[in-house]
Order: sequence, then structure tokens, then C-alpha cells
Amino acid sequence: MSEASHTRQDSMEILEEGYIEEQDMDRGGYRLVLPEDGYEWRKYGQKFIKNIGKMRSYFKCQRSNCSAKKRAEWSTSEPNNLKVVYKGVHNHALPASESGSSQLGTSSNANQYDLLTQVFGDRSTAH
DNA sequence: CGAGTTTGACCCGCGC
DNA sequence: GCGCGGGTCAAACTCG
Repeated sequence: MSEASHTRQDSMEILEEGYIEEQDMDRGGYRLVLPEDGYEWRKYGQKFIKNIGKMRSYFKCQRSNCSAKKRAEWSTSEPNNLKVVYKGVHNHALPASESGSSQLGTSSNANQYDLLTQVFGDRSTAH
């Protein structure tokens, strides 16, 4: 059974691990610290999924034509085990150049736009 | 002052 | 057909 989880690469495919660290103890709140992937994200939601008994944070790319999204999931009992799920793809270059990354201009450019067209079908009618 | 972050409420999709 | 879960957006507050 290794194709069921490999054939389905619709959007979410990349998984990363991070951790939770306390940054603002004055405000009595823990801050989520996840591994820097080189992109800029903006948190737009947070909810507790009782279905899996874990907390989920929602991040979105800050680019105009970038519909890429990031989802952070971790257990409330074990914040040290944080899982990051990348949804969608970036259609722009990395705003921040970290250590040598030569993954640009490959066969993903065409694939990215193809997926983008599908994800763009949101419900932004008259809000 | 601006941007980013946080919390709540609302909406949609799917299951039964 | 209705209910529940999950996801997103909006408003407000805080920090830089």
C-alpha cells in the first residue's frame, strides 16, 4: 500500500516538523515557532480539531498571485511534535534567499499554474 | 501608523 | 433534509 499515499498529490504533499516555544509569557500565551521555509506566511486562523484531538493553525502566502497555503498541526499534549502541511504551490520566486537553493525553473513551473487555475475557483462572489 | 496577530462567527460540504 | 466538522474571513488589539 504505498501508492494510495503517493498517487494523491493534489495539493498537500510536503510535511515538515517543528515545535512550540514560549515567547510571550507576559501575555500568558505560547507562540508557535515553525521551521523557516523561506516564504512569508500570515496566520489567518486557528482551530482545535477534536476529530484528531489536535490543534490546527492556518497560514497563507502573502504574495498577490500566490495561492499557496500552509497548515500547522500539533497535539495539545505534545507541542514538540508539530507537523506542517503545505497546500498549493507558489507561483513566484522566494522572497528570502536562504542557504543555497537551486530548485528554481524546473518542470514544476507548468504544473504550478495548472494547479493554480483549479484552486482559484473560490467563492469570492459578493462579499 | 502599519502590519501582524488573535478570537469569534459564519459558511459550505459531507454524512447519516 | 438536517446536523456536525472543518475552513475561511472579518474585526479588534498589540507590537514594532
